[in-house]
Amino acid sequence: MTARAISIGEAARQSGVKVPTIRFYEQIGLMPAPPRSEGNRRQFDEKDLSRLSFIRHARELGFEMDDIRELLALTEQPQRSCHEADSIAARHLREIEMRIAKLQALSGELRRMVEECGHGKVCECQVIHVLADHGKCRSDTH
Amino acid sequence: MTARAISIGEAARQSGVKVPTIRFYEQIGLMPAPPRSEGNRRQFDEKDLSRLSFIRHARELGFEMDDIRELLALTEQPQRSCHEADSIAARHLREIEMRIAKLQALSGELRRMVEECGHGKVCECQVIHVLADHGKCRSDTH
DNA sequence: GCTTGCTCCTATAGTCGCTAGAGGAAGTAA
DNA sequence: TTACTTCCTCTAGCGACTATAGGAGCAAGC
Repeated sequence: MTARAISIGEAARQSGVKVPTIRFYEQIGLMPAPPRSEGNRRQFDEKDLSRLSFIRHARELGFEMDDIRELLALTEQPQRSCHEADSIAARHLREIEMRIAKLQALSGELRRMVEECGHGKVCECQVIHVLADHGKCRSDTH
Repeated sequence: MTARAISIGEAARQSGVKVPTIRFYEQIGLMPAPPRSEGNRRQFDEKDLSRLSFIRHARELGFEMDDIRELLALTEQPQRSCHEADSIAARHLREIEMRIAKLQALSGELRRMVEECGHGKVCECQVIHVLADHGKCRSDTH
């Protein structure tokens, strides 16, 4: 049994990547241009599905397109050392951890702001006052 | 002593908002169009500086432009109840906390991925394998 | 064969929050 | 006067899509 052609809609359903996004990925060269049917429709195969799922998953994990491009290139050379894949992931992990630290400082500031708001008038509102004056913040990380 | 006119460069230095960004804010109506000098240069005043600083600080705290627009409108009506400012900030806080939770799940996944990588060949690399198969993830939050 | 309704096609423009660059005019210091 | 800096407008670009318009293909029912 030969590989059945998969339509773009079917590919979208199976991979979780939306139809216009698949076309967009083709346009920017992240996905190869698939063969077309007589009626000019894209015909995907199982390999395309894997690639789409890989991309979707990496995007969900917050990898940038350039990283994904590199990771995809690595998957095409399975005999190479995985050192590069590892270092991309490790760098990404460091970035995420920094983003978490920053967001935690922000949420602390916001929580303090909201808690100290006496629910009175705007002219006394801590939310407004803190926003107007960075000096009222506890951390300098923003 | 009357209010001295402040140039856009000076306003940028004092507020921490870059020159093109100030012009951009004027363009999208976030800042009022200031009066001009004979030579067609923008003349800002202290009130503009406060507004710019307010915007910058709110941006640093991750507020979106629409939120900032609302908050700025509130500052112009100091006698109103601060209920709205409070709810904008509270909603924003909830969003940030959700983002933190998501990022923490991601960083856990990434850390596991990197730790389990045996630094062998790509074809055995956990980083690649996990990306290719969501089933290998511990959490469903992405 | 015809109609209905779905999926697919291309191409363009819009989103957000800026940032960069071109090409020129105004202001300032030596 | 010359050189340098700052300012002006306008346009286009970024990333990663998303939306819309205006068609064309295709399958099922009648």
